[in-house]
Amino acid sequence: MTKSHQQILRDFRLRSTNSRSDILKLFIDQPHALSYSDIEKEVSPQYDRVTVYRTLKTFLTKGMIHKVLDDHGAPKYALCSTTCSQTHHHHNHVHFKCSQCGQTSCLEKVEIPTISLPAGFTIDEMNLLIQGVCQACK
Amino acid sequence: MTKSHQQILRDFRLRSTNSRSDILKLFIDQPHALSYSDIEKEVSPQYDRVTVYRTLKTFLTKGMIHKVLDDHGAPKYALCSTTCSQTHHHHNHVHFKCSQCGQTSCLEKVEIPTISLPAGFTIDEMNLLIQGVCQACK
DNA sequence: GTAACTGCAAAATATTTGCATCCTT
DNA sequence: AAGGATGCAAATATTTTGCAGTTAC
Repeated sequence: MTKSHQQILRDFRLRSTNSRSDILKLFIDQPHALSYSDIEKEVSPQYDRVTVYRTLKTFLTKGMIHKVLDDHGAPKYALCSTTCSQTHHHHNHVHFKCSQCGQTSCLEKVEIPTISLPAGFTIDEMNLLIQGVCQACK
Repeated sequence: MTKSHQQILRDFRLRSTNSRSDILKLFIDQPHALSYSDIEKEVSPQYDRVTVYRTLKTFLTKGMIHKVLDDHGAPKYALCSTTCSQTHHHHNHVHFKCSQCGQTSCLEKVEIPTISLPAGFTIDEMNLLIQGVCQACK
């Protein structure tokens, strides 16, 4: 079952304010990652730019959303999967960016295979960005 | 054999200017990826900020360097491997970012295993960012 | 000689900070 | 009531553009 935005905010010990709820709802409604400007486009001028920046930073810090790597270096953000909580974060993300529609989405079901690194390297976390054409744009 | 910076510039049909040579030499000398500010730190005030921006953009456009994905979204740049040329670009990069020393480097020898995606997805390019502790910092 | 490159100034963007006020708990 | 969140103004940082002068080929 999907959690409500209120529940999510409560889980992360965040006060439930209008801006937080509305921005969080965007993430819940969209299946793909959002850039700062995607978000601002939706909530402006209802909320101030600064509030959007601060809200994103808070969400990030609390581990509610994560940064998604984009080929162009423009950061995007996406909700962490339901298996993430404040204490237990799951870190191996696979993201797919479609070159047609430009949307980046998390492929929760795809696992990154084991990679063998040269001796002496320790792996904490892996992020795989795949670029290509998605199902819908095929 | 390693190519000289002059040779590399010639290969990419770029005029050999002082700033291009000096910036290219930085990439040749450093085994790891450089951010814009890493570069500016080295060449300022000898060259103007604008020149650095334009030089990087030119190198990128010509395919001489590539953007390296960083967990913090701050773009970094690295020389493409010698197997890349203007026409034939090899695209499956593995980058390793050490959480101790902060350096990001390309692991040229590591291959990304085949990933099976849901039906309907086409893969053009893959970038894997691994974070952990490197050999030297162990 | 000519097209391309560079530096300077300035514009345009993007992000952060300070502070007074308001709102959630 | 109190601490945290917000909005506004403004500071700071980052990147781009225009243009005149210079340089590589």
